[in-house]
Amino acid sequence: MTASNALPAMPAVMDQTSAALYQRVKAYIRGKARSGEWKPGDRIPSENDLVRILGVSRMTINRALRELSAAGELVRRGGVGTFVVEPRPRSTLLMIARIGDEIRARGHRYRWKIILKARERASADIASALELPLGSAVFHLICVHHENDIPVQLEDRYVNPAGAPLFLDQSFDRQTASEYLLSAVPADEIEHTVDSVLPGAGFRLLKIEKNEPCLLLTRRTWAGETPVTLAKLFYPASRYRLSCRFKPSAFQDQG
Amino acid sequence: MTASNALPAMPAVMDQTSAALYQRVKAYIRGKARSGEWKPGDRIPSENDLVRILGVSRMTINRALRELSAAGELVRRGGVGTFVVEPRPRSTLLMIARIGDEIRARGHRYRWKIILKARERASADIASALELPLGSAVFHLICVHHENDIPVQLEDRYVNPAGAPLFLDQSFDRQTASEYLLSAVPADEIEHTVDSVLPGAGFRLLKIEKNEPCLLLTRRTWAGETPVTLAKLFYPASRYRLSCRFKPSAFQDQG
DNA sequence: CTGTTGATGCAGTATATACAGGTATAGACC
DNA sequence: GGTCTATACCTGTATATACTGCATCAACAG
Repeated sequence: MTASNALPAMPAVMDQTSAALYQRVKAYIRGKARSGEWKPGDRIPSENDLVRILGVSRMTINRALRELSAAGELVRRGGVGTFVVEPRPRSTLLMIARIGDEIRARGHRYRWKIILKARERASADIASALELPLGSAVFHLICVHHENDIPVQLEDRYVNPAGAPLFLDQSFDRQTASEYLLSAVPADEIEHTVDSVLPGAGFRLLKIEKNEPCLLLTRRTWAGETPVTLAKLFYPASRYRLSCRFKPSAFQDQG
Repeated sequence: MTASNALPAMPAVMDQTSAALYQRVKAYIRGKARSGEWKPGDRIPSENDLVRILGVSRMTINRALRELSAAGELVRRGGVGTFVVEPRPRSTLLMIARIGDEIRARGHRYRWKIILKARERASADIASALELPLGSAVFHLICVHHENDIPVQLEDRYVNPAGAPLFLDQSFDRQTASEYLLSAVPADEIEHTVDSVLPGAGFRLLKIEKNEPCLLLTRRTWAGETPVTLAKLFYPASRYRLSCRFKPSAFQDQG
């Protein structure tokens, strides 16, 4: 936009160029809410106030607020105002949550241990899941995640080298594989499948009984049209559950 | 809208009054796509074409197309056109799918059987889940769903009378409880929790072994601020899996 | 004290206008 | 024939303007 140097009073957040204006307005609002300057429940400035504050037309403000409201981050009440929404627990099934964050949020100790890190040839299952020819090279990682030294997740992950060629170069001692992939290859599309299974050979790693059922969360992600990773995440039923909460309207309004 | 009688060529879908214009445009587009007149992959008329067809300003068309595109029903390519999207399998974990539709879509026979339909006093668990005082009256329904006469889901449902007072008046022989609630009390908010459990006393109803693990999908829904229903859905691990696929950007763009 | 009325501010919607940048195609040119 | 270019078309974005309906609050009349 050209006006950024013409309006000295404009907040710094708005100065980043190379993004659509309404996106920068959204980022500005999110920033205020996330920094705590606008707290949950607060009424935020009206559209016309924001016109004055940001030096942007009301329709642009309106679009930013409308989209944030559709995403559930704001609530708008006609004739009253726009409010910051109370954050809701939303987790594992909808987003790719960082298990470490969840564990630390409970005030517990988090550590993980790499069991295997290797390049392998894709079996039929893996090849088909990653849409690769049978026998292609794939990266394979096995890892156990602990909460207070108790295993709570067994991660059995395959990675498409085309999607993340530097994957094996990572040491994964300061950053988990999931964190690395999240930052290096943002997922455009996610598929989650949940099964209830017996852990098979993994029962030793999870330190559970051979016949204790596990949740198996199978996650595939795509970057564009390319499958990036296939992760099988085993959770001992007694130690973990998967949960999410969302507004259907965030996807599409009923029609 | 007032122009409907001035433009005889305007399609009938657009004549329904009492809804926002851009909503009616969305309905018109959806109708074309769903009726098959515009097939997946087809390029639909450009914004300017739709201006002429519907007699509505381009910005209104633009808003309708943009929202349909954000909802994943259309794909827009700058400088090229707008296309109808291939429907993706999206299921159980994200939406409230009708299990009957899923089963019939596989070409199998679907039937269900009511085991219990009663008014009860809420136990501590149920009262807390429905945010009611301990001992309040709640509706209780138990039902088994069959695919080709094999039980695939055990439904143990509690309903808040404040949310659906006529629930017990339904016979549920032509319509399942889930279908009734979907139509009578659209859910503003949904919480899904997945556990891996042993079915307890339900193993007889599901005709499985006592120690066969089950997926337990616990669903709570809200209408506004009022919890409406708590449904515990048991799936024998060997007969069903839960899956979903989605674009994270459908919730909120990264920011 | 109560009920009505009116002013004010806000969200929501709708339209016209404008420009930027991507894309495809026809026709000129080599 | 192959390549370049002008052109038309399409989406995407940004702005100004205007009208509707709702909520709130204060002034006023009974």
